[in-house]
Amino acid sequence: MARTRSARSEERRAEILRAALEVIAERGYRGASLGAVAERVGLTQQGLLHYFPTKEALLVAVLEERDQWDTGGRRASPDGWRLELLAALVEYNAMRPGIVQTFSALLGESVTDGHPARPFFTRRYTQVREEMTGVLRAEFGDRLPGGLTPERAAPLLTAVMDGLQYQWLLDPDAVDMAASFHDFVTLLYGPEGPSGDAPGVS
Amino acid sequence: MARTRSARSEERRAEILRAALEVIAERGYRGASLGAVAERVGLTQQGLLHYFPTKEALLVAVLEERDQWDTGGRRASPDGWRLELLAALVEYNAMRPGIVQTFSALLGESVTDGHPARPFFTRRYTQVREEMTGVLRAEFGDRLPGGLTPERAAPLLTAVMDGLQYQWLLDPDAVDMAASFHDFVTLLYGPEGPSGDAPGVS
DNA sequence: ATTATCTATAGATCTATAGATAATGC
DNA sequence: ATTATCTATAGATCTATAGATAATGC
Repeated sequence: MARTRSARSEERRAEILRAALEVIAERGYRGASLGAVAERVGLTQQGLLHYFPTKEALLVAVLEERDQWDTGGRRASPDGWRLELLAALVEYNAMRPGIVQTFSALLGESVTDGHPARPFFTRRYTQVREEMTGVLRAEFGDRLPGGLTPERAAPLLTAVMDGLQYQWLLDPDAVDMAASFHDFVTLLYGPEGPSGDAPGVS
Repeated sequence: MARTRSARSEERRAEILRAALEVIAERGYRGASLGAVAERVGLTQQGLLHYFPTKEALLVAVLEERDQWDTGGRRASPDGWRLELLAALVEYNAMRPGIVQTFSALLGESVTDGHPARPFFTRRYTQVREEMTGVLRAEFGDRLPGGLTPERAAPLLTAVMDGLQYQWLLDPDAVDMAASFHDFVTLLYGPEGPSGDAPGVS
């Protein structure tokens, strides 16, 4: 049994993870040095390795935390997200460019061969597509106004969220991430708009 | 005046660029070493620096080539792309995972602070959004079936293309990039589908 | 002459291991 | 005892500069 870590130690680890998120946002995982992370929490690089024995272990911890954050959030609503909640999430993200940058940089790197974050993201997107399918089915039933099934619309919903993040990070003044996402929701509803007795129509 | 380079030299540079695309696909820009690129064309690292004096100069050349490729392609059609041509481009990309991986990795890295590809991508996306606006206006006029203007739909069209690429690279068997893109086009047309009065159909 | 390549090498990093020492917890 | 940190350092890389030599073009 992994003996429980002391509160002080947990705190230190949390500090390190926070610093790691920052440094990864600034330089990506490959460009992030343990020394830079350590410096930010007032440790030597070797001191940091006491908490995370390798650089990859640190990355894994960062990703696990994200996973927990995600699944934690999802549980806020009993049977998954609703489209409106997704829009709120996008708005929230628009206020946290640092986090968005961290995970956009990691996602980008993860497509390179043998990247340690690759299995994580592959798994995660499978799961995200399933969740998005659920959101869409809850909202529209088995057919969206445009005729697509929730299963087929799910990768698009996912893609829009990610793609908008890149455009926004590159040029925050040119792209209004939240408004654009809302536009996409509009598109999903079709010309009729989100009116009356919505789910399952036509 | 930049004196004209010899044909032999141009050929060598082209070889090096090809190798650089490969290595960047495999390891990203930060992870790509000049030595690895050089080795692939049978040169020493120092020999490579004869053609591109710094690593950044090599990256710039890669990006310029892409720019040319893009603008070259666009000219194939007199007044820009058509939606259908875009779909064909996505299909074509689905057959060239290497190239897609190179530029998805670069895009991901480019959002980190001070990345040398960042200005390139910022500029490029401004331009791409404008092109997409043109495509949409040519296809739908000033209002899409869902009520959006071409200007507002353009970032979404762009985002879908990029976002699908990441999902596809991470899990090619789970995501059919071309079919998904086509689904998005369906969504743009709305419940009526691409019939009657809309200019240009299939 | 100029161009293409090579060897040698300086100067920065980076990760990780080994082992000492200081602080804390039972 | 165990945990937290540190110093020292091995061992890999990496980019870029300097300068020699071989090949090519006029």
